[in-house]
Amino acid sequence: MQAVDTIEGPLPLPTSAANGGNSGVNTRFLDSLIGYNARRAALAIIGRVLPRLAPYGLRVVDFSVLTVIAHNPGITSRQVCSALDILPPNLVGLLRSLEKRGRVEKREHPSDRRAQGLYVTGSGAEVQARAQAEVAAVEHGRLTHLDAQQRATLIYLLRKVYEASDSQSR
Amino acid sequence: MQAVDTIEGPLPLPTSAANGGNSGVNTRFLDSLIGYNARRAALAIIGRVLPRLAPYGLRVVDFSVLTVIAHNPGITSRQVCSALDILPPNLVGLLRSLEKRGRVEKREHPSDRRAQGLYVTGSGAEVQARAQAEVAAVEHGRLTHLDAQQRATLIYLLRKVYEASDSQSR
DNA sequence: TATTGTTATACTCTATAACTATA
DNA sequence: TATAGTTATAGAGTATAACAATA
Repeated sequence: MQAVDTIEGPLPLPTSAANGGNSGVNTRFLDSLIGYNARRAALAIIGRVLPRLAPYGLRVVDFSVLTVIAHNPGITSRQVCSALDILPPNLVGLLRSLEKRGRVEKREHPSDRRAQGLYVTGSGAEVQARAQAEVAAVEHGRLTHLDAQQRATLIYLLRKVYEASDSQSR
Repeated sequence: MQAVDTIEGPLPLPTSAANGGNSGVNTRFLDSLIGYNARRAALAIIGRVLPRLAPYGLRVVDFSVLTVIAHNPGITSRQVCSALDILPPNLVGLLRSLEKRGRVEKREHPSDRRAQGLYVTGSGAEVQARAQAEVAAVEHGRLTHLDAQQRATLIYLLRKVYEASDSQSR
């Protein structure tokens, strides 16, 4: 448990806009949570990345899938799913779209006739490389206000959180 | 830009299950991203919190709304929306549900007859306090493997990321 | 003219059940 | 009997347009 002050009586209506944080609303408890802050940070970054991927016809998921395939030629659908925590039925449409636009192609798997190897095409590789550069630019740009050391620390701590949580009982 | 090794040739199929990380799939680039790691951490924690809120009939959003109201008696819908980044039409149903179950009540606003002040009821306050204790237990429990210092650092860095991103151009 | 709360609605994302062909 | 890929579908979650009442 944790004591959190409450403001008694009705709140003043927001003076206008442009207040620090959120207009004097007490969000102290939520602000103390890793989950809440991690979600907000993720959404903020995704909001930045989204418009820079759009010119390539990619959403964030599309980029993730394309990237995993580009970096793992011959990977199967199933492997993409478990690497990215996507459910198999939901990957079908993503792949179909990437395939239709000529970014990805399926070839028969050398040892398992049920499976198919996924590969990026020439244009797929090109689009992926450019998109990756855009994403890297957002991540490493000054907008995050983090230096290399802080980035490393942040990622280290985040991984610690979800690796612990993913392995343990669940 | 950033060089990322690729594995050439088809991937071996997963030996069975229970591999470290994700079965030898190269996700190096995604793993280097704050956005990607923040999202995974958030989802991991939410996955932990969810079942502990369920007994109180609350999802994560419900808890967030209930908590903000509990800590800000008399707050308006509009203020809840901007504090939690919820769109007004989507808050209506959440409030209706909390109201129907007797956790929240609306009273007329003292100075603005368009608006309504939101308050938790007795049972609402009780449920909120217990739910908050559950959430705090998950967050501070050993599962995250973080000590107080690391928690503080993590939250500081996350806030830096999204406060920078939220304020700047957007 | 702007804002609060609201309806109706559409769109995206995520999840489940069940099928086929191979293993 | 289990797994890879797929279909169909259901359910959350999130978004936009437009309205009445009040400021």
